[in-house]
Amino acid sequence: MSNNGYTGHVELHEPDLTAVPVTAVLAALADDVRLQIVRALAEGGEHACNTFDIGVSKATRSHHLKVLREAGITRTRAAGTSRYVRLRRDELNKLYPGLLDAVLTPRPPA
Amino acid sequence: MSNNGYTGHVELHEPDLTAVPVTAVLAALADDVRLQIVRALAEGGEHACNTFDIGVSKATRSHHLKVLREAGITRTRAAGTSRYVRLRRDELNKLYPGLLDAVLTPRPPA
DNA sequence: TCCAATGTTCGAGTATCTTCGAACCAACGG
DNA sequence: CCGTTGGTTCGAAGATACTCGAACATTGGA
Repeated sequence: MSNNGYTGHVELHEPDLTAVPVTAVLAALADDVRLQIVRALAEGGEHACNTFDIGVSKATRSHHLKVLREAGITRTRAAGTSRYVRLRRDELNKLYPGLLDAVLTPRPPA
Repeated sequence: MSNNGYTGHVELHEPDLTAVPVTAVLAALADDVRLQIVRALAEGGEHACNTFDIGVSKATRSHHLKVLREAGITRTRAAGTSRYVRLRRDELNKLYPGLLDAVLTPRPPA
């Protein structure tokens, strides 16, 4: 067997947003690196993983993308050796109206 | 001197909301106990500290109230031996419209 | 077929968070 | 004036979280 946990062809774990506790969504957004990712996604549509200009190793980047994905904030599509990430913007806005805007705005004008 | 950090008659540290990083606000809300507190405050107006029915010791309760206060989410008033806490609802709604609602609603209907 | 590129996972180090009991302070009441 | 009551702070224990290098899997091209 030698199942070391690597499944290859990974089944991306992308939960139903209604099944994710609010605290998990908030916790996922309560990190500077992940917020950078979310902001980049908000303007850029779809991003390949390696196009994020955050200052961390690829292991760390992978970790943060996983946290966002499992919190129901992003969706990931695999194509070739790359992976493309996008925001689940509509779902988020429907379930938590205002949340994304609150987070995306760099500094709301008073 | 013997300044052990206890100031008695504590100067309550209640920051300007615009000075609090978004991540700090989100992190403050990303906890079940604190969310219980916020929800109680949202319906109840002003609460004395000991009227929260969360299942933790008073030390822990004090800790969480401090986190909320220093994140700019609550304001505290001292009267006699008690302390009265209230939500900074208007400020939050102005700076992060939708955030409180997103957090307060137990389970938004799809 | 072998190698390079892209991501993921593991393991470990470090830091931060949550929680509590104990000790403490301040205000009020007998 | 002393004890009670409401809250805070301290110190410590345990649990999570962030970060990285190393090792690995998968794809695609030379």
